[in-house]
Amino acid sequence: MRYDEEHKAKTRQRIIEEAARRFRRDGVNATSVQTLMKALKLTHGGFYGHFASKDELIDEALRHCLLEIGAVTPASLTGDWSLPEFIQRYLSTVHRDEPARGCIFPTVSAELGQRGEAHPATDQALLARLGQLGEHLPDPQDAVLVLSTLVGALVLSRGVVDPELSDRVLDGARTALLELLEAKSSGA
Amino acid sequence: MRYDEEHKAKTRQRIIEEAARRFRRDGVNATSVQTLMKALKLTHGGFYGHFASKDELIDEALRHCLLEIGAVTPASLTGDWSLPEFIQRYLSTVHRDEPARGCIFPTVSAELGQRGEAHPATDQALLARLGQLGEHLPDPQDAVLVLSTLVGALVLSRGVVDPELSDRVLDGARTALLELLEAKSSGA
DNA sequence: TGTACATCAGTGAACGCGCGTTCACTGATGTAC
DNA sequence: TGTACATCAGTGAACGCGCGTTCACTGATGTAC
Repeated sequence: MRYDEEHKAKTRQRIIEEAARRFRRDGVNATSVQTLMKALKLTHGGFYGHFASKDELIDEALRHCLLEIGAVTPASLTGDWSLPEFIQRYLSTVHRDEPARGCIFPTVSAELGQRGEAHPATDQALLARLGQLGEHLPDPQDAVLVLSTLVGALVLSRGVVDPELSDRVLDGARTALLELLEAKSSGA
Repeated sequence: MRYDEEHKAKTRQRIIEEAARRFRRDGVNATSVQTLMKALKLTHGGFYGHFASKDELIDEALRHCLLEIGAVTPASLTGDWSLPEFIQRYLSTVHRDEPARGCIFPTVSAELGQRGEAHPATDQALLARLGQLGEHLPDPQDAVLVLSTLVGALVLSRGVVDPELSDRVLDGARTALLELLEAKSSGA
């Protein structure tokens, strides 16, 4: 089974990306090495040829989410974007229903933060996101308000059983946030 | 070891309350029956004299948090309270640092909502909380915005490593929220 | 009042299971001669 | 060009451990006589 030079590095990257997906969808603790490797059509023993421990993978996968992907996908913040568009995409049913491809703050950060196991890269990612939001706001100080609202609305909309109530949370937060921004822009 | 009539009911209640604390502090999945019973100076075998399964305890403990305690403690919403006071207490360092005695939405609801295992009582509790907030707002529609901001700011402040950044998130959300309310009140 | 028995909340060993981790092994391919 | 050997990503059985759960048992107290 000799493979080409890049093969092992590619497998490692596949593990990281699948972990980043599953950590957000199922939780870090609920994602086992066995099921993760099985999803990639590999056996669990091979995992330790790539990582010293599950903790090392957690570190790598969180780095990947927080720094490479950028923490708030699928509502991307790279390139040209308008704040209303970003808000609409963040508070969409697609984002709510697909945590695996979404923002890491309402999922992994919430899980690890609860127990005081927050990852240092979270700080870096949060500061970067607040900076980007601030550039699109009349008052950059409001970036914390906007991001908090987005994260909280997503948490609440996912934590509720009734789909109608869940939609109402997303709609309510989006409407109120967009109105607020318009009032601030015209007022300032 | 014959006990008085109320003894078993009291033990059951103690288990529920300790679980409600630990579910918020450590997470539902990370709280084992063994450690829970040990914390109450009981042995794990006795647990099944009170509950048919861990799932039944989860149900009971969530009901306790969501309906009896009221989901958003320690920032109580019962009796007389002003919205600014409530916001200040919710976004306090005490609340951030003691999830065990705090609001269930940024902890247990986030954990269970992630995997689609939300508890039906969450809906009821959320509606009640939105109703109470709405009564203190010029525009009741803004209740979703306020609660989302509170929950999101707590999640973010707990998910960050640097204490200063964490304080900045709490302070930023509190300031922006209070300013917003004042502007709305005087404007309306 | 004194003794024998019933009650039942709580005990603790044991179960099967999935977890993270280890390790001797496999076998397709590149290299040496 | 053909054969023997080295490489090493991936394999899969096995480990100790903690999980949720079961169950025969304990023993302090209430009740019956």
